[in-house]
Amino acid sequence: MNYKNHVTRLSQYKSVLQRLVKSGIEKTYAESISKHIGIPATQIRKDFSLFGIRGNKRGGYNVLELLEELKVNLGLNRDLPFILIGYGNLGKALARYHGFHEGCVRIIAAFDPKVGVLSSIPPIPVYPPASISAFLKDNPVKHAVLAVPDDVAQSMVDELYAEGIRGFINFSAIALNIPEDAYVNNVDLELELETVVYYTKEAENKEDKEVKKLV
Amino acid sequence: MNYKNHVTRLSQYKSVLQRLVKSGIEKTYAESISKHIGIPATQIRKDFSLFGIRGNKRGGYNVLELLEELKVNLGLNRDLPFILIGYGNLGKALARYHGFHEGCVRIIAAFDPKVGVLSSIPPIPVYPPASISAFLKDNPVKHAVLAVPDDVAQSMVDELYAEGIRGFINFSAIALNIPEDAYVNNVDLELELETVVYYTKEAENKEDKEVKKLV
DNA sequence: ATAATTATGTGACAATAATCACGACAATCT
DNA sequence: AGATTGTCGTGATTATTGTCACATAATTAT
Repeated sequence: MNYKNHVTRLSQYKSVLQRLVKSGIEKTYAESISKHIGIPATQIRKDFSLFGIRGNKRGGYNVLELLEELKVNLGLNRDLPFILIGYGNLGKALARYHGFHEGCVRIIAAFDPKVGVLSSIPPIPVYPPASISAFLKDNPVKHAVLAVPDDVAQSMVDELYAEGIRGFINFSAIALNIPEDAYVNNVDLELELETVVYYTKEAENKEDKEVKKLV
Repeated sequence: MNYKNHVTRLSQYKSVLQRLVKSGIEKTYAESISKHIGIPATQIRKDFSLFGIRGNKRGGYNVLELLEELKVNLGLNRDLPFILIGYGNLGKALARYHGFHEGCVRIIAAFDPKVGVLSSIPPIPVYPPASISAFLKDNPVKHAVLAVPDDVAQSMVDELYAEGIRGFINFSAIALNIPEDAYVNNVDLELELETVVYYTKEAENKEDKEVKKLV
């Protein structure tokens, strides 16, 4: 059973709410959240309902309370350490990604044959891959970001799973085999660009045969 | 009307096929593609059917022909120049992302206040944002990658749209307003990590109240 | 106090997507 | 040649997801 869309939307709501909090706004409405992210207000209410989040019959939602409930439902109401495997360009970008410094999702260490200390705030240490096992024995991390070359991704996952990692985000282009009790989220950047190409093509050529077939 | 899942799958098939070509494999079957990416074989055939792609009644699919048809359907059977806006860590990672050098999707120039030439293969020049307009007059680019801070993303899109860009991939966390005839693909990295957290939480705590409600 | 107004919450409905079951056809075997 | 096998192709079916209409509660106005 896969509620990917619900969860994605919940995360989007959370993102909007965080911005509202920053702006000092205390109250919001399904309708105004809708304006921010383009999801119908009724869909938003349906989602909240599904996750047991309730508002005030006329007064909309209290921003802080709603944010807290969203975080609880997303499992983000606690410290969430990630390790980063692969410290190439993509790994560096992820480690420095400012968004992560605001939420509870934090990258606490990176592993790469080229060791060193990453100059971010806070600084993230880079260790050799051989020390992953030892590191995980001292640090109860359950999540890993895989930003390694395609050909080592699977063996890396196997090792990390054996060491207790259960949630993966995979930036390599190949599908990974994992046991039932773990989860992999695949992010294929090339695929994301190609999606854009497809829809742009569609727009520029409305009478395309294939498109007709689809509609 | 949104066929996002179909298009995503088509792109995945394409990725598998490219690997098969590299390995020198000439023939494949819905069943064996399925093994690679975990999508049911009947789904694969249905997708092909929907896009008018046909195989041989018993002999499966010719790898090269299938790849070509997938590319045609995805609009990838031509040169696809992208420009990259924002040359921070993420921008650098994207510019150097090896996957792009193999397909037809290419980043041909980057724009950032900090100019310079990126040492990738091929080298990608970095120009000041002020020169975007002039650049687009000389180069008929229709697609842009937005890897800029959240607060400048919308104004950047407005400018790029005015200059003729119609396909965007947006790495900032905010939703962008665009006219009907353009397309934005939002990739929110924080959201991707949070999705992993959600599903990992679910696995570790099966009797969670909210989950029960859902099932 | 009563009526009008404005949001929420949700069951009923509609649209979309995925799966299944089976027919068609080409290749191989006897 | 005829039977058999393996794989595709697709209409029918089922499951999932999204939308709509409206009942409900809280607030404000008269």
